[in-house]
Amino acid sequence: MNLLFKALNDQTRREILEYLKEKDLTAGEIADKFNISKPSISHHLDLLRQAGLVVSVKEGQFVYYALNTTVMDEMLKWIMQFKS
Amino acid sequence: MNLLFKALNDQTRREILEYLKEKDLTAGEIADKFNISKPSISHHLDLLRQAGLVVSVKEGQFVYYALNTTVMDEMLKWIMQFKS
DNA sequence: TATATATTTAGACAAATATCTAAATATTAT
DNA sequence: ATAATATTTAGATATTTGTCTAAATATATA
Repeated sequence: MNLLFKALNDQTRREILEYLKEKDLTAGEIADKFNISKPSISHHLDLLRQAGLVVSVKEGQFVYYALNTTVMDEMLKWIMQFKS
Repeated sequence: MNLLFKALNDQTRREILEYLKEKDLTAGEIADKFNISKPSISHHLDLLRQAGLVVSVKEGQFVYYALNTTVMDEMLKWIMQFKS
C-alpha cells in the first residue's frame, strides 16, 4: 500500500498511467511526452514498477511498458471501507 | 487531486482516517494514539484538512475532527477509469 | 567490428517532508 | 486574575524525493 500511494503521489507518474491506459509504450515514447529527461522518466517508471502499477518487457533494444491495474484493487478496497 | 494523493501518501495520516471512521475525535485523542508529538499530529491533521478529508469543529477548548469522505469520490473515479 | 540507438545506473543537488522542541494562543477552572 | 489544559504556530533539522548530467549497458545496423 505504501509503494502504491507513493507511486500515485506524483502528477507525472499519474499521467504516465493515463498514457498507458491507451496503449503500451516504450520508455522512449513515454519520455517524449514530457519535458523531463529520459533518466528521470526512467526513475518514475521504476517507481511505478515497484508499486506493481506497470510491467515492462524488453523487445530488442526497446523496453515496453504496460499498465497493470490489478494492484489498484487493494487501493479501491481501502478507499471503499470509508464509503460504507 | 494533488493534495488528496499527497495527504494519503503517509501511513500516519491513513491511520488517522481509519480512527475517524469509527468516531469523531479531538486532536488530543488522535495524538494519544500515536508515538508522535502533538505538533506533528497537528500538522498531519492540517494536511488532511487541506485535502478535504477531514473537517474540524472547535468545541470549547477542544477541536473535534471528523471524516469527510466526499472528496474520495474524485479519487475513486480517477482509479476506476483504469478498471474499465 | 565499429557506430548508432535505447535505456538504465550513478552521483549530485535543490526542494519538499516528517519530525522535534519551544513558544504562542485560546479556553476553562480555581 | 491566575493557573491549568488543549491546540496550533514557529523555527530547526534530518530524510526523502524529483530532477539533472555523465557514464554504463544492451541491442541493432552498416
